[in-house]
Amino acid sequence: MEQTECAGIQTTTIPLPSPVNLRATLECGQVFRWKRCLFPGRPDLREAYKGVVGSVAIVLAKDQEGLRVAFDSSRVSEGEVEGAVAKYLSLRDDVPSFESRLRAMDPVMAKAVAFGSGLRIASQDPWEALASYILSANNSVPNISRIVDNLSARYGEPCGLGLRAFPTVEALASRTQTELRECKCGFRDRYLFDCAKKVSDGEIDLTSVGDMDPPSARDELTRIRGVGPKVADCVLLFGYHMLDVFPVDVWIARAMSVHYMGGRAVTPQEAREEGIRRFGPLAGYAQEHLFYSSRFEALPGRNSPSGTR
DNA sequence: GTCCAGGATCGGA
DNA sequence: TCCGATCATGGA
Repeated sequence: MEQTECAGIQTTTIPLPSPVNLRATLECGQVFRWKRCLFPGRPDLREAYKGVVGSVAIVLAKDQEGLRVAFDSSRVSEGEVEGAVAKYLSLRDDVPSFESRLRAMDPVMAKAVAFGSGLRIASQDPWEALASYILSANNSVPNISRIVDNLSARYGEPCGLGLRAFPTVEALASRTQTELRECKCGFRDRYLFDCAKKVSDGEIDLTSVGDMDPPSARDELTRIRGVGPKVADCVLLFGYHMLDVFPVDVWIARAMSVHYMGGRAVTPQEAREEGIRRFGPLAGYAQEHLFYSSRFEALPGRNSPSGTR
């Protein structure tokens, strides 16, 4: 496990208004930048994570007082870090209410929520979410993380703690498709490249997408090559915090079929409509609990290779 | 060697 | 409109 040097590192504590499950939140596959590590100066904190929030590298862990955050005080103020972390982890979401409402819906959801209680839908930077989920097509979570690391290492700005931020739109748009391929993007290199150019040119305005209703925002995002229904929904959920969308990947399609649709073969579109019909404004949280508990074996019905744990 | 992964695109029926 | 092949890459 990686050590984080202590020189210049400051820590602060954020009181938690509601439960936060760091493992579920950071390892469920919605974000790709976090690695287990030791918390600087606190060997008693066994479950710490090092990663990047926007343009700030931090180490996160929980203790009795709340969420401890280590950061490089020469780069960012305590207040800025606290604000960034609170937004990133969506600390204003009324998760206890969400979870009690989901648990009351059906036994499958009750079990899923019990397994991943405290999971937060993160609020990533929309551009980082868009780029990351373009890379997610027909890919695995560990491999997506590897590609994101490669891109950040090569084209991102240093952001403290020895890490680099995810590359800006301009940083990628000014490269070549071949250079992106060298980061192991695979066949997605041209999608990522096209996307960076469209955003850089102003052909797609990521700020205005956030002001649209979800169906319009979805249509807008799918104008980008490499962005289909599933990727668009993930960007809306994890980048824009639109909690009423229901992204359907192979895991969710399987889970919806097995648990809610009689085990018959269902199209992603059917699974999506059923998820939205059942879970409505909580569709996003319901989906992420289903995904997390399906992948990590709290729910039966998985018939594919095991996850990373 | 084969199959799968937080899918999307394309050409042909 | 629908369906199958195809797209890099790495792990099981």
